[in-house]
Amino acid sequence: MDKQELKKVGLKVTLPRMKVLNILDSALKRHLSAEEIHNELLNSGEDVGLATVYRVLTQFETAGLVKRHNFAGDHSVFELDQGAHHDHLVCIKCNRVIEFVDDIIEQRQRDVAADKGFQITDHSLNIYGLCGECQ
Amino acid sequence: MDKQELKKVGLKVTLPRMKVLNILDSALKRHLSAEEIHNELLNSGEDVGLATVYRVLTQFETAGLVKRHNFAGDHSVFELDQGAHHDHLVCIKCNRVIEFVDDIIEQRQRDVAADKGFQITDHSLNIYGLCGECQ
DNA sequence: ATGTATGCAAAACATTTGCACCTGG
DNA sequence: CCAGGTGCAAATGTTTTGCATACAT
Repeated sequence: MDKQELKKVGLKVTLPRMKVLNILDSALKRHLSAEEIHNELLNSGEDVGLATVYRVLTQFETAGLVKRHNFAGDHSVFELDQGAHHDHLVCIKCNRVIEFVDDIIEQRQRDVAADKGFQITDHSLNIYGLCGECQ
Repeated sequence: MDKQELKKVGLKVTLPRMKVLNILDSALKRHLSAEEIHNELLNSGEDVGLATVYRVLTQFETAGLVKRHNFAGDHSVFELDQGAHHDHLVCIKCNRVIEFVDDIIEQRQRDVAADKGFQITDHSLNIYGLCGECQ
């Protein structure tokens, strides 16, 4: 039950918050822009403002419930943060997103950072191209 | 001589274009935002508009002279494209950018893409954290 | 000369914020 | 009841664009 998630991070359980969580949780696409989420809300007949969607997403991000990504292009996309880190293959034609993890890449990144005296806080690896169906 | 670069890609040799190229070429920071480039221009006494800086950078990007990066944050940064692909370590405190290449990571990316039936056109790997001097 | 480039101001975007009103606990 | 949440409209910051003028060849 999502309500617990919200309470756990100190946010009141409100209708817009529940709705946004549910959309992120149940949508076919796991990676959605604020505007896409807003449209989903309007389609379900919920009269939630776009500003609220942004506010809620930002709060969720701060609370660690959601991850924000800046893929190529001008807007951010959001996905539910279910703990497991992963990187992304992004189709430049249909916008499909495929997640992957490669332990060797992860390890090499740590090595590179250590080699440069760098203390990693985060990283993002995005591979752009054409997915199988768009070639 | 930079003039040749411009002619080669079919752009007239104009003062703003030359200046922007020179700044990208000679600046201590290789990665600059449009606004930083604009400020450099104003400081050198050149009265170039910010819009022109954006136009010129976009043309350069299209021509393959410049690469645009969207690091975390809200604005793009540009660097001279000197052919050799590389990834970036970005200091979240001082904004320093360190370039690196790791052949193993490059190879694993190709493997992952192949495995998913994905045809790569581009990729970006950014590691965020604190550089040696900011820890 | 003449097609391109430029500067300026205004537009376009995604995102954020101020404020009066509403709502959850 | 009352702190916190929301909607709306207006502000923001970056990037783009329309248009009259200026420049490169």
